[in-house]
Amino acid sequence: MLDQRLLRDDPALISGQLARRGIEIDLTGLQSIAIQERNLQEQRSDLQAEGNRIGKAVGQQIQAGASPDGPEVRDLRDQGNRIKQQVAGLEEEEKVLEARLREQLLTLPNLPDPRVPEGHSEADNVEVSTWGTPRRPTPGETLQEHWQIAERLGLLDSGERSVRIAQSRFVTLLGQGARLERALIAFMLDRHTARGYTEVMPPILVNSASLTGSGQLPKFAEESFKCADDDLWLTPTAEVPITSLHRDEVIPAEKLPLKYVAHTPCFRREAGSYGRDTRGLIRLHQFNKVELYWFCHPEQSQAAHERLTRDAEGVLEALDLPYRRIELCGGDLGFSAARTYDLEVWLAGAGAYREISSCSTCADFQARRSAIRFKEGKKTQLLHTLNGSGLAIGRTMAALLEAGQQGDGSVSLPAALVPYMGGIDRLSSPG
RNA sequence: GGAGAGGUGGCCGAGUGGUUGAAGGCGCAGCACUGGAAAUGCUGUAUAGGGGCAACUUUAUCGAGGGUUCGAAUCCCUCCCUCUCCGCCA
Repeated sequence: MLDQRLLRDDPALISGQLARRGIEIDLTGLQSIAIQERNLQEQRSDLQAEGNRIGKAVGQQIQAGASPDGPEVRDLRDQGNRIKQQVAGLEEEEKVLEARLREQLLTLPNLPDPRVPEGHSEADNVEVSTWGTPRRPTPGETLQEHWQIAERLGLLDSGERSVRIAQSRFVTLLGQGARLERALIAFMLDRHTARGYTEVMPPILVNSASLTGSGQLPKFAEESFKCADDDLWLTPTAEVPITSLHRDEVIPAEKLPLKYVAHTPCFRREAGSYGRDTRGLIRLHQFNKVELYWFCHPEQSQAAHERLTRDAEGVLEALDLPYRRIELCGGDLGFSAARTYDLEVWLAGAGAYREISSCSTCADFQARRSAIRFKEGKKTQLLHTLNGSGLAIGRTMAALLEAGQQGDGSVSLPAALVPYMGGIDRLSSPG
């Protein structure tokens, strides 16, 4: 959520910044609501002060011996009643304005960081760096895509059974496939906790206040699965429960930064992606993800963003997976993000880079929605939140299968994973 | 799901409808005492919003929302949550 003070003082600055996301919006109407609301509040609180004085005077007179039904007291009571009615009227107006203001404010995305490159779409994103050498087929060699390899090796159900169990865009991992998923989760959690992250296993059903706090509601309700009988949703990312881990809290400055890592299943409706990535592990309604999350001091957030991104990149490097770092342009930024690096892993079979992690700083946007502050000396102010995948498990598995495929049909695994696979360094045909 | 108890400041805990943002204690901070510390004493110690350069001032907040009243932590209604016992259950 954006700062109301900024809205009152300089709405043009906000619309100027939002234009960098490709959003054209005139905020003068919203500004005048904010200012009106403020004026009403001022009038009302003055009246209430007057009412409080009268109330006290009544008490004093009665204690001084005046009759509760005497003329002086009755006169004061009448005054009190008049004020009460006026206050009630003002309060009602104020509430209406406040609700309208908040409702609209919640739909406005974060302001892009000044360093974010200009651009309208994915095509304008900027490649920042690359790591490793993408595997290309040698002459005469055909590299398979991960779903072909996985089905051949019996690592996952070809689809029919998962549809029977649930629907399309769900998978069932089997045998070494399930083992590899578990190994990747454990490997990443171990790696990040060794680097100072605190492991958390949060609820993965979250209430609507939590989704609002991190920015998924109210605008993106159609992206999440909702429980019919409760105010609970399947979390689309661990970012949601972790943000709310400290919702409405004031954290002592010396405790910052708080760094968390969580493995959770994630659930997304993927509305509007019909026909895209229908096979394999790339785009599913349910997938596993290890998420990195920082709560930090505003002055540290830029450095924290680099650190968090490096921590995600470190996983790819440890797994020998070539990747590149992309900085998203203004037009491609997510709703809550002020600045985002996407990490794209090389998929050898598909012959393309594919997003495997998105590392964002949200500045104080989520902190304001969620009322997460820190206290430094006497001062309490909003902190900054950052999040990034470290990494998406299914897509990591896809990249590993495609990168490690051998001429004999087996798949070799990177050394780092071997201990997590019970000593196995190769997945081979079940027979 | 059934029965009961309860939700007050960072924590514990008092609070008869009348100047209560709330006694007392703990904790924390500052000062004094000390060679230093402990102990002791004194002072201070919530959040959010408005006005003011500031000192300061004002409004709201005792789980949430309504109501009664000139005035509500205190009375009434609704809801939420927590705890205990029972039932069910991984």
